[in-house]
Amino acid sequence: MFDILISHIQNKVRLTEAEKKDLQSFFSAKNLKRKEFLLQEGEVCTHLSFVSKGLLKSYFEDEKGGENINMFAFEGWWISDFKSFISQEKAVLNIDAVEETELLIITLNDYENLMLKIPVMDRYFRILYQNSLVTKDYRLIASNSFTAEEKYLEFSKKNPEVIKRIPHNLIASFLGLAPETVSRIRKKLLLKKPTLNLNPEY
Amino acid sequence: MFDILISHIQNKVRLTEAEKKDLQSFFSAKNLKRKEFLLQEGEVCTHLSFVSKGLLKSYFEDEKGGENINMFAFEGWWISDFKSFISQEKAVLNIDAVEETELLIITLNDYENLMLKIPVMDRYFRILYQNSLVTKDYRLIASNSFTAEEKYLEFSKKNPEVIKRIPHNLIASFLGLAPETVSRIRKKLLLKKPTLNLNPEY
DNA sequence: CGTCTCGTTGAGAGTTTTCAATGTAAGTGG
DNA sequence: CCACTTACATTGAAAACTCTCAACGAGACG
Repeated sequence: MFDILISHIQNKVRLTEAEKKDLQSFFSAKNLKRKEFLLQEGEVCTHLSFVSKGLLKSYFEDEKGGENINMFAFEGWWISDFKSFISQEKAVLNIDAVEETELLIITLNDYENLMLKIPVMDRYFRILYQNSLVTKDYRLIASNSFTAEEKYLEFSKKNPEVIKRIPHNLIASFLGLAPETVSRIRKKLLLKKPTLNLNPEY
Repeated sequence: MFDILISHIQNKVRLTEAEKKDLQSFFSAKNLKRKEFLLQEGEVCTHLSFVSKGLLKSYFEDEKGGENINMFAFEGWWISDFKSFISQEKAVLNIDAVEETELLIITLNDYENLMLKIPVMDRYFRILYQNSLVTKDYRLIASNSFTAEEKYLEFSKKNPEVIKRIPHNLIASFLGLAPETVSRIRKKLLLKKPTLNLNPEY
C-alpha cells in the first residue's frame, strides 16, 4: 500500500530510508466502496488523496444534474478538488469511486509540513505537476479544436486500456460529449475499420 | 527587469540575497517585436520564458491553418511548449508576441541546475504549477460543459482587463469559438443588459 | 490614400445534443 | 436459480447550437 506510494515517489526523486519512514506518518488509509463519495460539492476538500488501488472520477454537476467528468484517477494518481484543497473553500467538484478503492490521504497541514520536513517532496510534486500540466494543456487543445470523432479517436489511441476498464458513458462525459454521440462514433469507426479478428473461429 | 522576476518569486518563496544574485546568472534577456515568433511548430522549445513585459500567445495550428490559442502570457507569466521543453522533442505549439515583449529565458539545463543550486526554486515552481493546474482544470470544465455564451460570460467576468487588452478574435480562439459567434454573443449581451453609463453626457 | 486588422451581419450548412424508445447485460435479493 | 431491477448501449428523428462562407464597414497605420 505504502509501497506503491513510495515507489511512485522514487520514480521521480530519491528518498533516504529515514525519509521513507517519516513520510508514512503523514498519511492515513481510507477505503471506498463503489459509488461512495470521497468529496461532495459544497464540502471543503480536506485531503489530497493518493490512489493505491481502484479508480475514482471527479466531476462537475451542472444545473440539469448532468455529470461532467473532469478526470479519472487510477492507481498511482493523486486526486482532490485542488482549488478547494489549497484554499480550504467549498468544493465545486464531486469525487466518487468508480471501482472499490484504497487511498492514502493527507491533510493540507500535513501536506505543507511534509514538504517542510522533506524538502525533496517539493521537487517530487513540482515534477508531478509539471507533467500534469502538459497533459491538461493537451486536453485543452483537443477540447477546443477537435471534432467529436477526433476526440474519441485520440482518446482511444492514447488510452486503450482505459477504454476497456471504463464504461463508454463515462468516457463520453470525460470528453465533453453526449453518450449517444460516442455510440454513433464507435459504430462509424467499426464500419470503416473493422477490428482485426486475431482469433478467427474458422 | 529582473526585479519583476525576483518579486514574482518572492511572492511565493523567500530568497536570500546570494540566491537572488545567483538566480540572475541562469537567465538571458530576449526581446520580441509584435508578431515575432518565440517558437514555431516543429522546432525544439529550447527555453522556458518569463515575461517581464508585453504579451504573448501560444497556439496550435490545425490542418486548415486556423489558430487555436492555448494560452496568453502576460507580465509575470511563464511560457513555453512545456512538453517540448521538458522532453526536447519537436514542439506542436507556436508562440508569438501579441505586443512588444521582453523576456527572461532559461534553457532546460539551466532550469534543472537552477533548482539543484537553489532548492527553494523547486518549491517556487511547485506552487506555481499547483496554481496553474487549478486554472487549467477550471478551463477544462468550462470548455467541456459550458455553452458558447457561458464561456464568454465567464471569461469576461474573470478577466475584465484582458477583454480590453486583447482583440476579440483572439479571445474567441482562446475560448474555442468562431469570432462571429463571440461577436453575436456580445451583441446579445449588450441588448439584454445594457452597460451602465457611469458618465452620462446629459 | 491604400492596406491591413478587426468587428459585424446574414443565410445556410453541418455537427452535436436532446428526447424517447428499445435492447441487452449484469447484478441483487428472494 | 430465477425474477427483478439497474446500468449501459443503441437507434431514430427533430431541435439546438455553432460554424462556415461571403460581404461589408470602421479604424489604425504607414
